This record gives sequence, C-alpha cells and structure tokens, in this order.
Amino acid sequence: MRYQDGYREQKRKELLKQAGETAKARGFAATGIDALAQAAGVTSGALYAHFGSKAGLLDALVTNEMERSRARWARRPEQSPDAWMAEELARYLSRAHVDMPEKGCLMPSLAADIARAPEATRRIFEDQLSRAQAEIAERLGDADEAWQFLSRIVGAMVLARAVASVDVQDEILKANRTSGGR
Amino acid sequence: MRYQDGYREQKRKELLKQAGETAKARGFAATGIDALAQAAGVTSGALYAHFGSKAGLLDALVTNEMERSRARWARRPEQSPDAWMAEELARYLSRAHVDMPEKGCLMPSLAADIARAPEATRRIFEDQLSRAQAEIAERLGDADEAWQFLSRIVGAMVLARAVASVDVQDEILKANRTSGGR
DNA sequence: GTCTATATATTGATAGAC
DNA sequence: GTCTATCAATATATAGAC
Repeated sequence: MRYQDGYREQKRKELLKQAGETAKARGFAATGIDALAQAAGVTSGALYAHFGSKAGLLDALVTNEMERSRARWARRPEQSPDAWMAEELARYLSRAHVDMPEKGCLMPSLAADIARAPEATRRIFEDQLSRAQAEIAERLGDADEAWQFLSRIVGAMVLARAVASVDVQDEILKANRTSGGR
Repeated sequence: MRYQDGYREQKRKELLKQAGETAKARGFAATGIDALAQAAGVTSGALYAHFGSKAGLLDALVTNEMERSRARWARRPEQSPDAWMAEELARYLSRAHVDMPEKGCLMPSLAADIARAPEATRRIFEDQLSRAQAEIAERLGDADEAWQFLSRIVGAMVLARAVASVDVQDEILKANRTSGGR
C-alpha cells in the first residue's frame, strides 16, 4: 500500500512534467489527450487513471507549474530588492525563455487557456498567483509593485513570442529589462 | 463587378467582426470553423469562400482587430503624455474589459494562439504591433516606455482574466493603473 | 457567395483485459 | 496502473447545387 502510493506519486509527477511541457508548447485546449499522453510515453488510459479528466489534468498542471515558478522566484533571499529584480528580469525576459516555452513559465503559455477554464481551475491559479505576488511583495516592500512586475514580465513574454522576428523580440525584451515606467 | 466587390468587402468586414468576437471569447485554436461561422450567421462554406482556410481567417482577424485597437489609441492627439497614459490605462484596465473579452483587445485573448501560428501570421501581428508601438512611442517620447506600456496592459489583462475572484482581478487592475515601476 | 452533403481525421471519454 | 479497442461528437476541408 505504502509502496504503491509512492510509485503512484512519483509517476504522477513524471506525467505532469512531460504533459506540462507539451501543453506549454502547443497549448492546452489545442492539444489532445492522446498527444499529451504520448509525449509522456504512456497512453490516454494512464492519464485518465491519474487525473480523471482533461480538466483535472489542467488543474494539476497549474499547481505543479506554478509551484515550480514560485520556487525559482524564492531563491536568493539575501539580495537587495533592486538587485533581485534586475536579476529576475534578466532571467525571465531572456531569449531562451522566448524560444523554449516548454521549459518556461506556465503563465505566458497557458494563462489564456486558464481564463477560459472552469472556475475551479481559475481558483487554483488564483491561489498560486496570489502566493507568488505576496512573496514578491514582501521582497520588494510594495504590493502594487509586485503586481506590476508580474504583469510586465508575463505581457512582455506573451508579446515577444507572438512576433516573428528576433529583432522585435529582442526590442521587447530589452525595453522591459530596463527600469522605468511613468 | 464593382458592385460585387463592394458587397464582398462589406460582408467580409461583417464576418470578421462576428468571428473575431467568438474567437476572442473562446480562443481561436479551441473554436471550430463551424462555430465561428454560426456566430456570424453563415455556414462554414461562406468562411472558406472569404478566407480560404482557418489560418487565412486568423491572418485577417489579426489585421482587422489590431487596426481597430490602434485607432483607439490614436485618439486625442492634443493630450499631454501623462494624461493620455492615465486615461488609456483606465480604459484598457477596466472591469468591462476583463468581463467582455469578445468586445476587447485581441492581444490578451489571442496572443498565445498567434505565438503558435505559422510565421506568416506572426509577421502580420508583428507589423501591426510595431506600428502601435511606434505611435505610442511618438506620443510618449520614448520607445522603451511604449513597449513597457504595451507589455504591462496586456500582461495585467491576461492575469486578471485567469483568476477567479473579482477582488483579485481588481487588485491586479488597480495596481497597474497607478504609476510606478522601479 | 452561400448552402448542403460529405470525406477523413481527431477529439474527450469509457470498458474490459491483463 | 496501463493497455487496446471503441464510442459519439467534432475537427478542417472539399464538391457540387443553386
């Protein structure tokens, strides 16, 4: 029993990682359960055994991916607010993040999917996002600034990925890495 | 001939308006051609006659919707940069815009779909977005600030729509309407 | 230019074997 | 827990009538 639970949990994490990569790259609504399962090396039956439905998979994906993002932002607690922000802007608004959505943050890839998902899913996302904002606000000493930081980085990544040329992508990234704002 | 062209153009605009509303509300990849056509009061055959393919419809949608957004931003050329920005932040980051994606800006709704579309589509979007940025930059007197403005409003709307509660939605909107940024 | 009918593929989900 | 097989529904797209 305990052994089985251990396996189940480990396998679940593994499926979430692989399905998450595929969903972030190709979109959640736009990708079928079969494709999500195939990317994780299983068939659809396995995904249904773990998550019950496609909606259930999205819920689990949101929790898993957002916890991962929050863990990244939580590092280096000794830094000054300005140094932390400069470093996080550089890390998040990077060329690699534009080019590899499958390895990146859930929000620029799937926030629009979440916005169209049932309320239960949006509550899960809200809980995770609020925690992230609270953690960042504590660091920066300002709640509004934390929301502005999150909005800016997500918006910049969304726009950069939607344009065709590397030049304009870099323009968007660079403009948002520098400080400013009226 | 001239009469027929006139009808065609008018009907095309009409189809774009209705299909655009449905696509913004329900997602482009997530919505079938039949649903897009039905929302416009026609059948799929009519959409194919006008746009050739689903991809062709998205291309036309991007042009049409972005030109509409640019026209909104272009109003009130006599205002001071600060007054213009304050007014545009209030207009864009409004409760109504969160609640009615079908009436709102294409970007928070469909940028993720565009990011996954063929390069031709992304080039069309890039052209429109670059024009918008240039127009805003001329007004604000700063190119980077124009990118930051666009990133911030798109990101804030994307996040606000993805959370469940009106309270957190309002938090995000309010924080991004006030000035600030490091 | 728009309709209906249709072709082929894929969707989310379930049942039963192992 | 995962597979294969299968369901009804829906996907994009095309053909031919009007």
